[in-house]
Amino acid sequence: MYQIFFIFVNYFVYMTYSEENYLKVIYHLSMVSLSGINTNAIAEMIESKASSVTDMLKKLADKELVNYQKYQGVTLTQKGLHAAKMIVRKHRLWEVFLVEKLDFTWDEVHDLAEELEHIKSEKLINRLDEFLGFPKVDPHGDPIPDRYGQFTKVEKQLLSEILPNRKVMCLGVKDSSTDFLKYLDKHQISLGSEIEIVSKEPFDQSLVVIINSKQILISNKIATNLFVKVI
Amino acid sequence: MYQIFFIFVNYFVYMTYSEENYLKVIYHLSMVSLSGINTNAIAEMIESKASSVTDMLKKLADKELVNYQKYQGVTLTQKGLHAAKMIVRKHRLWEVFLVEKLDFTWDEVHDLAEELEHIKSEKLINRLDEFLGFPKVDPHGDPIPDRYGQFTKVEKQLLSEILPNRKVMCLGVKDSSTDFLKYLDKHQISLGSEIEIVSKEPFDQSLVVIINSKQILISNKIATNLFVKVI
DNA sequence: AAATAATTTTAGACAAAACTAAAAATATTT
DNA sequence: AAATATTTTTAGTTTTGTCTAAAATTATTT
Repeated sequence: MYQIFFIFVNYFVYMTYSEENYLKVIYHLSMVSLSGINTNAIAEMIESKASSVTDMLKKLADKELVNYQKYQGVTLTQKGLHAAKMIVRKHRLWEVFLVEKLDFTWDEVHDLAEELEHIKSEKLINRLDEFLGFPKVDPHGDPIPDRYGQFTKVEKQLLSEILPNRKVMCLGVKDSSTDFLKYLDKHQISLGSEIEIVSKEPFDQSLVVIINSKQILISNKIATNLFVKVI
Repeated sequence: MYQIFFIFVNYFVYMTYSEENYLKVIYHLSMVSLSGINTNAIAEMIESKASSVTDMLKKLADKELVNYQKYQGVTLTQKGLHAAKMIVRKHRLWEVFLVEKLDFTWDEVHDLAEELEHIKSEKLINRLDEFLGFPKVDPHGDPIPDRYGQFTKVEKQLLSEILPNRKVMCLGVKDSSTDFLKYLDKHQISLGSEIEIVSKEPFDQSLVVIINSKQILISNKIATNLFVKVI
């Protein structure tokens, strides 16, 4: 007689609002530096003090969401990584909803999504995903993890790296400050906008481009913050 | 020279999740009894202890959201009433969203809406209202306050009060327990369903009705929990 | 490698929101 | 109206998440 064991990896852990925020910040920091994430970096992102971070890291370690060794920083465990991705998934799906269905602009959605990402329901977020047509990227061009935490990386370049006489499609922003997003709105640049590079000024690297059949000048600062793909 | 003073009644008060829950419960209790709401009633609804309620009532009184006098119960102030209505508005609009757009059933939406009702954004909820086509009632038939807190009362009767040979439209439920909502789902009765009363059994007041072209028997218990309107 | 600087942790305190147990006020009986 | 019961409040704890200030550790200079 054979017996089959189904091994359920129970990823579900109840997390408080605050724990979720820490996890998300650790996740975002992990995307940049590959080593352990240090206390101060987290404190700065979350706008709290190092001592508060230490307290929280211990709690997250108890829940096996992070690997934490005194003075050595933290990394996410498998469980923690999955939980963090689910928060990012929620955040980005809600952003798509706000922009696509409720006509919010790029720069308005972040803070709202910060709240909505804490709504606890797998079913809700999967239904929302379906309702939105399983979008792959959020309004800033960042990839949306699927229900298993997987996402396809978008190959993107900075507009500043593109040579003249190419046509590109806008894929996202590097800097998502309010001022920058407002600039883009003003010039009617959004995800999917087509931009044709006419010429590049050698002295200051500014670009002459055609957007929506209008020729405009784009500074290098703008060009180094816009992700695009040659089409 | 004349000077015109604009008097802004600043209704905005920052409320915690918990404060909002208390306010909502006081509001719902006010709908039933017209006198001051007592501590124990609140404690029971919120599933907490009387002492916790007293603490919170003091806090709400400090914020001028309730009129509170020791041992005399509470009533909502104008400010408190408005705030409570806005929470109810959010709750019910989110319920409509969940049922209409994400295909949730009646009985699934309450707990989710309990969370969503705390998302703090007037703009979001007004946009959602518009997106949903300014619905007047939620999936349980309860009225949705507009952005100013006003709602039109729906004149509804209990199905048990209707005489045979009438045709009615389903407007809502009195009891919104999971079991009852599931019963309705099973028999495909939802908001707007048409029900034709064929006959009434004098002994137990049970009804023979036609729903979706099918004849079924409805007990008096069911009939006393279903709000309808003769059409 | 010793001194200094920076980072991180510990210890102790505080506010919010809950609790228990005892005291106070109100309501109901007898 | 006195006795009893019920309700409500107060007083003192607990938990969560934050903080400050001091101590401990690690990193960087000289």
